[in-house]
Amino acid sequence: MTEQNKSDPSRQQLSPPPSGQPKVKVRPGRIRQRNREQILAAAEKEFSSKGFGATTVQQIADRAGLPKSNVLYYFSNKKRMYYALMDGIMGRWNDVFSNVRPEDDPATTLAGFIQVKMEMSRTHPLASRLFAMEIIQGAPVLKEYLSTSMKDWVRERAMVIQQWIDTGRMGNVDPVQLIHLIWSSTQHYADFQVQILAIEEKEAYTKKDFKHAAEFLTQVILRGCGLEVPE
Amino acid sequence: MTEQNKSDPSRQQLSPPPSGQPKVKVRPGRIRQRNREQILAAAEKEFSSKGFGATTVQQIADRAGLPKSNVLYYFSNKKRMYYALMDGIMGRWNDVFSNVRPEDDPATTLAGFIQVKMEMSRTHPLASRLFAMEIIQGAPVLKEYLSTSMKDWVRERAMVIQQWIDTGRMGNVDPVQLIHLIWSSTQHYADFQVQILAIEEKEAYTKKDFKHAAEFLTQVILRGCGLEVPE
DNA sequence: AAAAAACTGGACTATTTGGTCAGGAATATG
DNA sequence: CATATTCCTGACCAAATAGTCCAGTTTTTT
Repeated sequence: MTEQNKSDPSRQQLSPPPSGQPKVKVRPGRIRQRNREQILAAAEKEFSSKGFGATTVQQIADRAGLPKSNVLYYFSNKKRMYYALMDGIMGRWNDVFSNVRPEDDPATTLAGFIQVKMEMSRTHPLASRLFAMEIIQGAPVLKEYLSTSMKDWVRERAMVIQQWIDTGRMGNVDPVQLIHLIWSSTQHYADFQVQILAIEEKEAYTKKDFKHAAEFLTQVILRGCGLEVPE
Repeated sequence: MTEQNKSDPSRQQLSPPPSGQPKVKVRPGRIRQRNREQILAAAEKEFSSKGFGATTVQQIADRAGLPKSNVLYYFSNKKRMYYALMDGIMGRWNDVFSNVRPEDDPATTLAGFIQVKMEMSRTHPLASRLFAMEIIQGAPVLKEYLSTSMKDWVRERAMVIQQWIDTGRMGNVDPVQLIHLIWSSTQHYADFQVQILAIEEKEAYTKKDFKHAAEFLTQVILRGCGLEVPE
């Protein structure tokens, strides 16, 4: 996972945030972009637990420890904050998931995918939930991203998986459905955290819990695809 | 699935809706409980697409084709509507999922569970999304339900699965994780509908799509548990 | 050191919100 | 028919909301 991805020029920008007037573009000005980050962190917490519509700018400001008008100085309106967050999430997503080639080993590749995705759920549960909410609400902001970048991403991987199947390197399962399966089962540990914790009678996750869950998923899914579990 | 579950006395009630004054309890009065249903249907649509906080009573009223004050006559406040919906969802959930016994066949039982859950996602996607939102938001209303009824439900099933494992009737996998897996992967088709449709370049699901997905899940998950896929 | 730019925050506003209420219509009951 | 009960509704309100405005303060640049 690349860390400094703030100014990755390769990253596609989301559709332009709805601007009112031209307004002052907040430039990378010195040290006080710390505020910017604080605001975004606060906004992520608030949006991911209540959704866009139910979150008030005041709540974000309070959590960031700044007066409301100051928040609105950095992001001229609520939507802009939301767009900025979505953009960040999609950027991280793009950074994390490397390419796959037909000559790679199916088992280790899929296992690696599960692992990375689980790590994502563990370290960025808020982002995961924010994404989930956006999708459940009909993806008003990300709709285009879904049907372009993400669609292509899935179809490329699906084609490689299909090749693995055709060359007899794994069982015959629908590649796209397989990706859905990995996606949903890993996402679940972030999005439905409360449910899982309640069922497992725990107060919080440990790293070990995630490792256990990742191993479980790897075993079942790989075996389900007629693959030997690596290592 | 029992249809007339309106007055099932066995159904546990959710914690008492926050009542202001004693207020007129809307009695099963004659024919005009049609309105009640219309309101609930409208509320389900609105809540499930925007969450509780971002939905306005006016929107519900508009969708139900009634004046706001009339809506508030049936449900004295917004929370009451939400509680009523949650109650309905949990009731349906309880109705649908029958018991499992150690002497049942693991493969057909698990396959049946996947099938029923998928059917639920297909026929009640709004309810599914509403539930998902409630959980993502920290389950403010359902928290108790999760850590009592649902926890017990899962643990009972997990124990049966464990017996199947101990008697060598299926592979050794963590039963609770297995239930999470089935839950998440089936839920996904309702909650992340937009994402799936975008990726698969479709406008809407067909019954066939669901059948295909259900078969895929059954195959992979059962095989992943070292089971033969029935029929 | 002075000018320019970036930042801060209190006061303000137009609009929207959940919810109340008093009275009107419809229906049932005598 | 009268009258009591149930059902319905427009008008209303206090609270909250997103966003503006601007006078001042701090930081950066020159």
